[in-house]
Amino acid sequence: MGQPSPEPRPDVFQAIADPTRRQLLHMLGDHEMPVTAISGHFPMSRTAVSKHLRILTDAGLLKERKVGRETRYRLEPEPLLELKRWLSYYERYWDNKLLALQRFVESDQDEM
Amino acid sequence: MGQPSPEPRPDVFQAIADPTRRQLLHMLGDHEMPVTAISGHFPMSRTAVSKHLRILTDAGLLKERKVGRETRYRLEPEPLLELKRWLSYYERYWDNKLLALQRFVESDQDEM
DNA sequence: AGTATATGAAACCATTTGGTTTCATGTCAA
DNA sequence: TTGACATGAAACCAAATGGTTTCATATACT
Repeated sequence: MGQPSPEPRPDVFQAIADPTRRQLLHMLGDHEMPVTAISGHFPMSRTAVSKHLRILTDAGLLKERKVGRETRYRLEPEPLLELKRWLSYYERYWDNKLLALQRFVESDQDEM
Repeated sequence: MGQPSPEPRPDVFQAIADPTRRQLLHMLGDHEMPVTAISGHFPMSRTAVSKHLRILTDAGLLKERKVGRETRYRLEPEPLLELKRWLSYYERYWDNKLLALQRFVESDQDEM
């Protein structure tokens, strides 16, 4: 009755938690690249890199395109906006004036 | 001969990967709170919450303060700046004009 | 002094994660 | 068509993760 498969998209926070995957995003920002070329830059097997690529793709952070016998990956930055939105909530804590006010307002809870 | 213990601070990306920990950060932004009060808001044991609090504290995202027999935790937003810096690199991909230019420049690689 | 409260440490456990090697499939080139 | 290349899937494995229960310790209350 609803959409057929609501796609269980893993969240972007999990996806970027791994340093290898962050390197992948950085590497695929400007050039689309096939798997073998990508994996040459990492000290692990091609299949290991391939699994990271899948995780990033599932999170929506990469787009894959088949060209002949190779699969090329490229950055899809849109899901990072969720991260940006999450982070923007904490902008207010970097404003020192506001921070001082907050601490003053709740100072009555600071017994002892 | 260097500093005594350079503290192996776990990275902030790992720390915020867990949704429970993100909730904790949100909860502790405005009020300092002791462990038992905090854990009342989560469907897990107090010790489980305590371990999350430790991870966040080790990552520098929380400050703990002993008050009598309780330990109170509060948000320490500074390490989020690393995340902000990381994210800012990708700002350029959200600028559609720049994105169009990039794709044009590398269009010679797009055979087929 | 003795009891209750607040917390962290420890030992333990199931699941997830990040890697491996092997195998199957599809495409390109001779 | 035959062989090499590019890739993903599968089975497997060790270590990390996120949770539990139990125990020890420090502080507060009567």
